[in-house]
Amino acid sequence: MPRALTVGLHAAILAVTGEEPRVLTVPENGTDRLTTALPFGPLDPDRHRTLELGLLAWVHEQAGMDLAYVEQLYTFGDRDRTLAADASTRVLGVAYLALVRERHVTRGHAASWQGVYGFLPWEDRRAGEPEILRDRIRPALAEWVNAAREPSGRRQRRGRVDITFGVAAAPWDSERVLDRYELLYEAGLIVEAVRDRQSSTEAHLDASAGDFGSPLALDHRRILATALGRLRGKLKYRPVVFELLPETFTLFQLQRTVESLVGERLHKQNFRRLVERGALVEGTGRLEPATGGRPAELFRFRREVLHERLAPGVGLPGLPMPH
Amino acid sequence: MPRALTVGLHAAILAVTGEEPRVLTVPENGTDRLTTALPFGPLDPDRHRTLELGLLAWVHEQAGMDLAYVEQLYTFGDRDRTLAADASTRVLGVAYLALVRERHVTRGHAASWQGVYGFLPWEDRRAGEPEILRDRIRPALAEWVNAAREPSGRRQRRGRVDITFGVAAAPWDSERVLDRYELLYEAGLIVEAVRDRQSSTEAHLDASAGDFGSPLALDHRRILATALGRLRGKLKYRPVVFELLPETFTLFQLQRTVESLVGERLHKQNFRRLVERGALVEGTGRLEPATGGRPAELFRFRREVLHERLAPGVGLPGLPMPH
DNA sequence: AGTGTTAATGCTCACATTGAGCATAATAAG
DNA sequence: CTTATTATGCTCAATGTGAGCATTAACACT
Repeated sequence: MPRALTVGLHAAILAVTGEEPRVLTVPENGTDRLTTALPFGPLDPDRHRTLELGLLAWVHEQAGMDLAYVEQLYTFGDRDRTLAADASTRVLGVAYLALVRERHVTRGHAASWQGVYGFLPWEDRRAGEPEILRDRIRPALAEWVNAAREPSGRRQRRGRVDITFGVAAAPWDSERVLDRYELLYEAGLIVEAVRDRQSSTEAHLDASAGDFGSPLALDHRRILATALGRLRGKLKYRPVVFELLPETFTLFQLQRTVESLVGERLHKQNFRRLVERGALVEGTGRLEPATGGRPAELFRFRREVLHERLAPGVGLPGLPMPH
Repeated sequence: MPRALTVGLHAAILAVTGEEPRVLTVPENGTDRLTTALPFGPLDPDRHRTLELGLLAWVHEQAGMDLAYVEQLYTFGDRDRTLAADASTRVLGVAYLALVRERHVTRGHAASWQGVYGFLPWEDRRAGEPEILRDRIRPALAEWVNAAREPSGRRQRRGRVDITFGVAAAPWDSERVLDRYELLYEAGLIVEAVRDRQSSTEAHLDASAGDFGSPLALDHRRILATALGRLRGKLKYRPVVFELLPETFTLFQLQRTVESLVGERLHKQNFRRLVERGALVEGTGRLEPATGGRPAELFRFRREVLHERLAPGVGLPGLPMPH
């Protein structure tokens, strides 16, 4: 008798509170001990008319929340990686990215918001290269590079580390979130890699490894990495930040929100120049009751932009810029 | 008893022969009459360890072909759109884009290569705006705009047409292939829309409509549109063209290949400047037995690039440029 | 009131990246 | 020995981008 098939729907739901990007999580009393997970549930072929509707239903049930912006990320179904509770069923998963405005509270539900960088601490460079990266991850990666038997393998590994984690020549590409996660996973520096132990390329399975950032159930951390990378990329050519901001906001708030997602600081004047040139916002006359300095004007997103020239140059182009 | 679930794997396999992008198709004696389809087949939960492996198996079986570059596009599963042969089964689909070098012949199989622009004729602007777009599609779209009852609806529709199909203000974005297809579909100008008639927003279902480009089975034309759009985008920041070229090639061949995919002509000198600056290729000493003019040097893709600075600026940046 | 702090804003400037031409070189066909 | 055709080199103006400098407007203290 042929194996049955199930499809799970998983959501990385992001918001930005204060200056911290957060992701919605639910407690998951999985196979063994208690872990944290992204909201998810199986597609019901009878009830859910669409994949997306199925996702919305699950999120609504688990977190009492409605989603505005939803985007499909990818579908996975590696038989050996997706640990099915029951071997007679094959399970696939479809991952989504969703953005919600502010902190839509979730009363009465077990869901909770958690800082994204708690799971991917090496991705936040707003205060410069994070310590964990400099003091622990880079050395561990160097060790992994040297652990390759062949000299050619070492060169290969070194090149890969240099590209994904940035080094003198290559500048650290903020969008490469997934590449970095996968590399750490392969190098055995992520607990999940140890957990789904299956000798992923003779990974470095010593006990010391694997406490870089908190883990998530299943491969939800991979989904989160994909979501963050995709969002970082999209920020540059589509006005999606506004899905995360309140109706009115100051330009500085806008900048801080973008910075929190991109994980890098931006040049204030240039940032404004771009926003203004793109005519993405319009000032309301009102001022923000100052937050310490000269009061700033409150702006509003010009939704018309979506129907004007979504063509080129819209969004928030070339972001990076250290100091 | 709950409805069963099946997952189909679909592939848009592209190649460029001469100066024409082609897609691999198979004959499909579908529900009623004979149509053309992309290679596809159901995932076998028992045999296929990975989604991608399942896809490769089907393509191998239907076209005797192996794929080098494969990329997942998206997953769909609208209950009403995906016409299941049997109502007791819910069927999802995962679509892929694959690139193959040259014209890997397919002897002994019913598969055949067909010009991509036969299915999406409005996408080829190499010889300027195609006639079918100017003389037939634009007028039909104008009609669709005016068919909206409310003035606000008309404005909405007009804005959408202007953005996706380009007009004075907005320049025609070559990447927006899917948007254009979807708009035509909604406007009832695509036979598939009539075929899966389900009153998609009071679509314009007159008989005259719907012969713009050849149809494909299921929503394979939508998949093709997605694939082309994705590829056009990717060309700009990843060196993927080389997957489509022979081992050695002239710079002009390279340019022609890119042009055929992007659907626009490029400025020769500038194109070379970019390729050289990116150090994407290296000259072999050899010359191409001239094809009419001064003989050109044969180049080879520098595969090392992949391990050097995949970071920013790699690939073939800002392409567009009319004359 | 005076002073320091925190932001908001305006402006400049050098440099790199594009879009577009002009001119010259090297072959094959007639 | 022209002409057609393509390969290559070079130039130039218009933008776009990265980084500063300077000024202004509130608030919190002392």
